[in-house]
Amino acid sequence: MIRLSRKSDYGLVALKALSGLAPDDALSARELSLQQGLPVDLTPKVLARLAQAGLVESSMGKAGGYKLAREARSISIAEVVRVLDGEPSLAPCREGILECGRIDTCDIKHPLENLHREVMDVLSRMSIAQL
Amino acid sequence: MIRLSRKSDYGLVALKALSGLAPDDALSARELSLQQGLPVDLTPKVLARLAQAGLVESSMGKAGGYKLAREARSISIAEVVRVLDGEPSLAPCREGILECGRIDTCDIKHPLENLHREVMDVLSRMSIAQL
DNA sequence: CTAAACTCGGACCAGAACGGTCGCACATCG
DNA sequence: CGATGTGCGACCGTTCTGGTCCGAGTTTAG
Repeated sequence: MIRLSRKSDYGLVALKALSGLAPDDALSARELSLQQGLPVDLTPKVLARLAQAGLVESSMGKAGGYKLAREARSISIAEVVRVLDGEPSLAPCREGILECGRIDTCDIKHPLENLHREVMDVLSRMSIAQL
Repeated sequence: MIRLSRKSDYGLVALKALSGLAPDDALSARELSLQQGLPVDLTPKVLARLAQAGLVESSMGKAGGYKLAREARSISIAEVVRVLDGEPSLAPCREGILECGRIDTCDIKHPLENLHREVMDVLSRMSIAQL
């Protein structure tokens, strides 16, 4: 299907929003979701996930919120997708379900890996700052 | 998630197998699925879909089967994916569900479209013959 | 000290997508 | 005519995933 999940989509939107903040400012999940039109109950989850991956920093308590932990320029789309959707894989060649006939002669696996790497390259080259 | 569905995966494997055939030879769905380790009941479906899209030709009746309709070199992975999974889209920005705040200033849409185009480029450049 | 506003994390649910199966009609060849 | 194949639509069970809810811990304001 070659598509990114809604979670990743939301994550990108959120990071983009945070990247527009003043250096020492923070934005609460609620504010962010309202201003960006994201589901109010889902946004905290996405942000928490990004926080524990070290992409954003969170401050607790009243007047708390989120802000970017690193420069927007250094956060690649590939990284965001990896955090929110797990390690992306092009082909589900997993476990011996179909064994690919014989593993060593599975003549489709290696080319697909190349393809996958190329796609990941594209995603890695683009950062939040470029959105 | 950036992954292709199993259907597409099977389709690629099948096409790759057909590409190794002698010019006027045909392979039945059953034979193909057995020799490639694909689900016996699902393979005919995938091949039928590819047939009605004009990627393979089918001959009915006993001793019937499938063969490539065009040169392996001219069948891109993007085309196969499009046929089996429908038009791939990167972001589910569809219908006004989240309206992206204001459509014209949706500052994330256009960059994502670029990203999408780049990914599709990669898929379009690679053909069955290269698998 | 208390209350409010916020993050954090897990549990939970409903709906859609997907892989897979079955059954029947039609075509071809021996 | 019968065996073998394709073609196509209906159907089912499982998994994924978007989305909601709730309780707990934390910080600031009054």
